[in-house]
Formats: sequence, structure tokens, C-alpha cells
Amino acid sequence: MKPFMEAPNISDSEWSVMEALWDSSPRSASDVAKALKKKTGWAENTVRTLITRLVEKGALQVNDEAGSPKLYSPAVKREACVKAESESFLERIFQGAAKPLLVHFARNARLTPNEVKELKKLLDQSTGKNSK
Amino acid sequence: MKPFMEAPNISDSEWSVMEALWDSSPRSASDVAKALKKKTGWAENTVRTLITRLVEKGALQVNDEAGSPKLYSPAVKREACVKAESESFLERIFQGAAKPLLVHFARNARLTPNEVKELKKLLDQSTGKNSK
DNA sequence: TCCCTCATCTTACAATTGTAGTAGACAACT
DNA sequence: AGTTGTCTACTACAATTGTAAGATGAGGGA
Repeated sequence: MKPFMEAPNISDSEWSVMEALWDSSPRSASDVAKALKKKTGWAENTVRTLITRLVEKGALQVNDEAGSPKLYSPAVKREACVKAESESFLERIFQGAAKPLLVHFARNARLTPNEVKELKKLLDQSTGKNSK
Repeated sequence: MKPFMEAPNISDSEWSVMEALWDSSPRSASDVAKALKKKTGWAENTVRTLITRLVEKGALQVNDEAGSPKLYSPAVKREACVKAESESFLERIFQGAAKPLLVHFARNARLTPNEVKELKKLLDQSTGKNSK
């Protein structure tokens, strides 16, 4: 019943595993490994190691401790992790200043006119109400 | 196009050292250490280690090899490193899709109305000219 | 000359990450 | 019962990172 859990630190490779499980869960380790095989070429044991570490970190949880094969699911929401990673990135590279970051990405991204329109709309909304 | 020097991988702690030198260079190691002491509390040798590693990576260069104290300056431009880090972040967390990233930060940042205005202007410009 | 200090160089060492190999347990097939 | 195929658990091992301590050498003052 813990209302919040700190998003654990998730490394690059681990992030791929999380993505696979955010994508669809619960899944067995070998299932995840199979899904990642195409993308990454990792050996199954590599994926298992990553899963083990993620469980240790509290990022994944095991459903049905007894059954076999074990099934895993995310214990943290993707959005929370994205937020944590984003904050640390923002802090590290842009000294916490969102505007330069937005400038950077707005300038470097090839956005469709439609995306531009959506973003502008979003910016309009963000002006007035920034209450969380 | 011209083969640019790849921006080397710069770790979190190393990034702080780079910032100090992007901020003002050339500077001696102890000078950098002093500057970082307030922010980070690191021992001087810690900073020296980081500097050594950054030189090995080609991120810093030594001015005046012979003189003492040695003076260091960045060998890569901040903007290039920011770009590299930003790309890998974008790839890792947002699967390379800039729009969701922009949405995320636009939504989570508290921007002043003026910043919003600037950004909207920038977005307008980015529509037309997307090919550098 | 001898010591002191600053700068530099060498070495350390644990945690994290990337990437697995090997071995043990149990289930099912032959 | 022995063989085969999963799962799972244990172990490995080098590179990178964070965080320094200790040794060494050169320049300057007592």
C-alpha cells in the first residue's frame, strides 16, 4: 500500500527489459528474452540476469512465486520512470532549465506541421495552469 | 559531410568537470577542483582523476604540455556533447520520438508566459526549415 | 643544503553494467 | 530408468564510474 515508490535507477540494458514488460505483462523470462532477441541479440541468460537485477532493485515483481515458469511484471509505472530519468537528464545536461532543453529539441527535431500545432496548443494550456 | 569528432561518452561526475571548463578555460586542475569543491565537495584528487580520464577520452586537452601547473581546456564543444547526450536520451527513453519528449517537458515544466511565447515562435520557424 | 608545498603520477577498491557460461532440479518422453 | 529439455540459481569477468589515498618530484625560502 505504499502510495509512492521511488523510481529505481534503471540502466540502459535494463531499460529494454522494462520496455518489454511495460509493453505486455506478466511474462516469463524466456518470453521476454524471445521478445528482445530480435532487437538486441542478447542471450537468454543475459536477459535473465537483467531481470534478476531489476527484481532486486524493486523495478519488477514476480507474480505467483511458486509457479513455473515465473512470471514478471513491472513494479513501477513507466511514466514514473520516464519522469525520473527526464528530471535527472534535465538537471545534468541543462542545469534544470526546461526552456533550453525544449529549445534544443524543438530545433533539432523534424516535426510535422501537425505536431507543431499540437505542441503549440499544449504550450498555450501550460501557460495558465501549472498546478502539477 | 565532414567527419566530426565524435563526442566522447562523459559520465555524470565527469560532466561536472566539463561544465567547469566550459565555463572558463584554460584552468589548472587545482583551480577546477576549487571551483567544484563548493558544488560537489569532492577531494582534489577526485577531480584530478576525472580530468585524467577526460583527457584520455579526448574530451579535454592540455595547454602548454611543459608548464606547471598544467592548464586544461575542453576539446569538444559543449553544444556537441549536449547534442550527443540528448540524442541518446531521446532514443533510450522516448524511442527517438521527439514529440512525446517535448510533450513531457512542456507539460512538466513551469514556463513563464514569455518563455512560452518564445517557444511558440521557435516552433513556427521549425515548421518550414527542417533541413540544416 | 634541507625542508615544505604544490602539482603530478600511481595505485586502490567497491559498485554498477554489459554480457554471458555452467550447473542443479524437476517434468516429460522413450 | 535414463535422456532431454526447461527453468532457475550461481558464478564470471572485464570495463566504467565514483571516490579517493599515497608516493614522487621540482621549485623556493630558511
